Amino acid sequence: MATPSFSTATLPVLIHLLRGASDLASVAATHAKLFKAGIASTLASSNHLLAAYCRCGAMTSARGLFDGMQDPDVVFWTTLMSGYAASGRSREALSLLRAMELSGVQPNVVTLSTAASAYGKAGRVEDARAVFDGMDAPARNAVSWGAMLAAYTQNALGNEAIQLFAELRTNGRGLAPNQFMLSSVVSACAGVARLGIGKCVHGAALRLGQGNDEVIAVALVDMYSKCGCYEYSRKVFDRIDHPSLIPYTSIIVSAAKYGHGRWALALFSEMVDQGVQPNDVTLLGVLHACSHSGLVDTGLQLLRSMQSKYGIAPCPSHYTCAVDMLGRAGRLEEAFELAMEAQVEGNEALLLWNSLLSACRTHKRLDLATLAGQRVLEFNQDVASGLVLMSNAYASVGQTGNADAVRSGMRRRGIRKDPGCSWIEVKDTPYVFYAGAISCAGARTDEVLTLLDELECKMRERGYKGRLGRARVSDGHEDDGDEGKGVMVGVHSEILALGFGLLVLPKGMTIRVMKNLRMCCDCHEAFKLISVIVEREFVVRDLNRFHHFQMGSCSCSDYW
DNA sequence: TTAGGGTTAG
Repeated sequence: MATPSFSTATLPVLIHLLRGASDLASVAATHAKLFKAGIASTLASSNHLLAAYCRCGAMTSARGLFDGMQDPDVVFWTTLMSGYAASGRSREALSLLRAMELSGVQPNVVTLSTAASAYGKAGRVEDARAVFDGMDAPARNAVSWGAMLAAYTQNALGNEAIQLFAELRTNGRGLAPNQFMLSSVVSACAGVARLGIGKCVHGAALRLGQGNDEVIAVALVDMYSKCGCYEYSRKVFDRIDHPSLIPYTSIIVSAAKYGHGRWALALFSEMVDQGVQPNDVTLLGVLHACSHSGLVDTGLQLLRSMQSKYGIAPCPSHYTCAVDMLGRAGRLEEAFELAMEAQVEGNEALLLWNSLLSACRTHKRLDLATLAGQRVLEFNQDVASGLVLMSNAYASVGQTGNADAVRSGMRRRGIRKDPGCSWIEVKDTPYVFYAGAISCAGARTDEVLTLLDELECKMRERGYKGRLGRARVSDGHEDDGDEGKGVMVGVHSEILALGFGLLVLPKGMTIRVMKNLRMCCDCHEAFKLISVIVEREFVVRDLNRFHHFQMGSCSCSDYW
């Protein structure tokens, strides 16, 4: 039996050991020592032990310790709850909140912030907001606000995050935005491509002395990249001292999206030279860079050597990227063989075979398209895009009867794709356009249409043979889904957004258009020509990448 | 005196 003087002297030492422990073995060893000293069940020991078990993800041991506690206090409950949340077990975390209230222990601001965060991670944003709203305004602190902002951002609710950030400035009782809130809001701006707000938040971060925070910098790199400003993205990156894995990955992914394949590869070798180990996301970024720049053999070498060189085995997304890369380059037999070799299942298989199907359509290979199409239907979680591609594949080889049959089958079965839309930001407000529907331009609708007509005339004088985005879907047009309904459709959404932008944005300003689908070839040609006629630069973000149009050419060199 | 919030891909 230990003497009291032994235990008082030992406790701080053992607690110090627990605080530094990050693996189960050392926590268990310290637990044994505490037990031997007869001080394992003191309040201080229990709290530290529970936190230590949670920190190393040993939730079974944590739960055992918790269940052995008589009358756990609010801290004890909260520690266990955050342990579950951190191990990705949000549901268990949340059921603890109810159990705790039933046992008569009142949650405090830390408990509620933990719960809001767990609700966010479980995708239950409305519940998170209810918890946030349920807190007394004076009780809300920087962590509560940060948790709620993160919940919105992580669930792709960028505009709600931006709105909440604005509320912080008005109702936040003078609470200054910290690095957690700023990085979440910048990331929110990236998700919804709100460049204007993103720039304001960047300015705020600099004024608040957060300019050197690496996490904010990464969010900014990503935000500028997703808003079509690669140069800014690069500038922010260049100011980061000794960038670690995530900044390097972020800038490589940016370079990839803009078709700067060689830069991406140079950044990758720089990163490896600096001793920064890549992860699976980095390698996917490098593969994307190879794909978007036509560096097919370099990309294949990377795929084949990533296991031996970097210890990372290719996963379904690497295979999908490589299949896409071969497909773009017209190397369809190799793409098909690689797709077979990948042995992917479920939703990931759908993405892989969809990608091959898309390439078969582009290169008019109905034989392989049929094989890929069968695979797509086999993994039919989301059949819509596969069917649209299949229909377009038939149309591209002139089998319009089959193409129409697929389309009408979709209509009969009520299968729809997300409607195509494009949007543009004017004075920090986004304007969304759908194909053939220009109502968003409001009172300026007629002006936009007149402008587009004038442009089309000037384009014809320069030999333009397209139809300014007015196309029949079954023409073998891009996979527009509901942008048309198999009949003559209106002007494509990106053309409408461009027309509106030309009318309302100051002369000389680059026009940035975002689109939720891939850009079609006809619109791509139109943007190139219009950039000469009006002498302006345009940036279009489509589903996959960016196109920067300048004086009649595009940064993708027509390879995408 | 122990518990809470952020960034990269698809």
